[in-house]
Amino acid sequence: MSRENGRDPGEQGEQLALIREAVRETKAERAKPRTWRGAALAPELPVARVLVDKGLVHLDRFFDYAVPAAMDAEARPGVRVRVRFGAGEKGGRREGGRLVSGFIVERVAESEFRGVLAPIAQVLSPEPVLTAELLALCRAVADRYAGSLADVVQLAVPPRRSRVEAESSPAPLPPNAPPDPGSWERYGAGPGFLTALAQGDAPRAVWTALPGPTWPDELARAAAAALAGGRGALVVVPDGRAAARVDAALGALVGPGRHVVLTAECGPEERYRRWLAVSRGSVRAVVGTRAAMFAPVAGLGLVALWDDGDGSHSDPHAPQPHAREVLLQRAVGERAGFLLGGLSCTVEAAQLVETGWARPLAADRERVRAAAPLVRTIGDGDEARDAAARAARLPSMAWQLVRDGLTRGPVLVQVPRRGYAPRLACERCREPARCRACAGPLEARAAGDLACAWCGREESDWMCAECGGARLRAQVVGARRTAEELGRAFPAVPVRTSGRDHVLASVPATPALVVSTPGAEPVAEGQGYAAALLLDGWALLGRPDLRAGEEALRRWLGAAALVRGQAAGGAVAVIAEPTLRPVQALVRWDPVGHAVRELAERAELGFPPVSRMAAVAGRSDDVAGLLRAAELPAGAEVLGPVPLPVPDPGRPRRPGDPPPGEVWERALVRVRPGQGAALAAALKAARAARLVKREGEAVRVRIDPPDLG
DNA sequence: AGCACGCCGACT
DNA sequence: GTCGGCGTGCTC
Repeated sequence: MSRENGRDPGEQGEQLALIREAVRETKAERAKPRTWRGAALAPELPVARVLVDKGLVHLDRFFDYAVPAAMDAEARPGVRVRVRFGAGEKGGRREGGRLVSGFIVERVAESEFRGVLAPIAQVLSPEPVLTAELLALCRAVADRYAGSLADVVQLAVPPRRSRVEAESSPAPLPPNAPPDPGSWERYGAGPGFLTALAQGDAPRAVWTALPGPTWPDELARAAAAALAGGRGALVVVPDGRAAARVDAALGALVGPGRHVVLTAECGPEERYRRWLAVSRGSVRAVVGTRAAMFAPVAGLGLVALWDDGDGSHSDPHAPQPHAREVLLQRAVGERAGFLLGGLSCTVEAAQLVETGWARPLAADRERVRAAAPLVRTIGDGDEARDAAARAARLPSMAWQLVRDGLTRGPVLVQVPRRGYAPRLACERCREPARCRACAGPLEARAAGDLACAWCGREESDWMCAECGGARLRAQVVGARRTAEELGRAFPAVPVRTSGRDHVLASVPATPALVVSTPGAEPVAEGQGYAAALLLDGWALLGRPDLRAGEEALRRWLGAAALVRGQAAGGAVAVIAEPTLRPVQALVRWDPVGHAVRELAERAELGFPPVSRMAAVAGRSDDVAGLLRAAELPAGAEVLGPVPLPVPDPGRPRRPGDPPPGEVWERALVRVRPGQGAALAAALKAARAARLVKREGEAVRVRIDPPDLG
């Protein structure tokens, strides 16, 4: 019997009263502190080790509770329970502690605790949701990210829905037949990879996908191969659109009932229903977004991740684990195959190949060249000559590309995000225009004067701090404005937009201008787009981020891969400086080469992922205090601390931002590869110690900080 | 985080 | 003598 509310669920109430009585008596005796009145306790393994669901770092351990006989059968490892936790017990009678929930992780015969165990208050549900395997994964992830086990478990186990739990899950289907290699034939080692999966091996690959619409099918085939071998498969993709495409492909390959989709879109109840079907072993393949990375797939044979450079693979909740790292852990811990695929290639992926942990899975150059569109660069000194091009604020070569493309099919125009408000930069040297008072970005106001977007201070005579230039240019132009202007330049052609609020999944094969922000590009039906124009070069490459180049290339390849191959007349133009490394990699369609060169450079500079880093942020003295308290591994290097930029006051406060009015500092700690675990452990221990001693305010610790300038 | 225990100063 | 300050430590 499980019930969510009620302090003393009827049937258990009487037993609890008995046990409380026993507690009191035992206390009085003092001689044998843990002798109970036999009848009230579970006859075997009367102690339950419980993970108490409170995120306090210093409480990151288990607590033992007595198992009443009435709960013996249901109180199995993995189930959710309610226990009293918190208050001391001295001073005679107590109705001690607050009722908190937790999970039983183990049943044992005896407790190490030298005191009186409190009884479990209630078994919330007999469903063993936190299995030993899932617990081990959560433990490993918590350790890697200097987080608490309870925090990670909260990410891994979805909130309970009692109605859904009462339903039964369908019976598991027998394994499907192994799939044909299909378009995996195009990659040298592709068919072999599928065979290995179907045979029960654990091959590991970094896969550079050929441009075009086939990657969802290829991911599905890999999953189907693992299923055919009688094992499970887990495919994690960045968003619901990608999940829908892989879902359709996998359904077509293995039929209904063998897989589920886990995304936020299906709603909490349906999501829990599907998650339970996986947890109960009735479905063995999962396609989902980030949160699905923890899905308790039985007998995992393959973990696959698509497009690991996409920021949505990083969970925003503490301790902010990244899907790539979690799946990597699963591949090792559960001895599963590993497939990291994308149109582009991250430095982390390149590192997996370089260290020999994974093997490359790529097509030969000739195939790549045939499948990819022809890419040209357009310097933006190339002034528009014709009036129409000028009206669209496009260089004439770009305008011609669009005009030619429109005779053959839809044309994609990729523009940076940010609506109407353009950021301003020096016309001569591209240095972003910043406020003299607070270094916030300058914006053009309605009347044409300048003002700071952060502090509002007006700027009357701006001058570039870098080169002394006095003229500004709009650094980026928003999607809507671009759409309007292009629409005027090509009045006979329909203009469709796809962006943050309205993302189109696909567009027809007929001529149209499709204006999209990065990541929201619709798939063009039929052969794909006739051409694409990539307008956001400066905006993407101008960011002061370690990943700016990689990210620009990733977004360009994502858009350009939707264009027909050059054999079919597909053409792409990117407005960017042709000597820059990401631009050259795009022209040559060589994402791996780009990643390998970036990796070499990071190794030289000691940057992640060649080193491991952690960021420590907080008030100045708290950061210093934590670093002083931490027993950092030998050779650890502390960079900074430096003052953290004050977040844009316009945007809503996010978790992790300093409280308003406070100025925070951030220090980076860098260690050699292989010392990441020691670094995480040291920071976690130091933070716990300070919390216990109540020294100063809490400090934020982030392993693998994503925004390294 | 709560909450109780404990070891020092002003009080009916 | 006792009430109560909050500094210190624990929570099965």
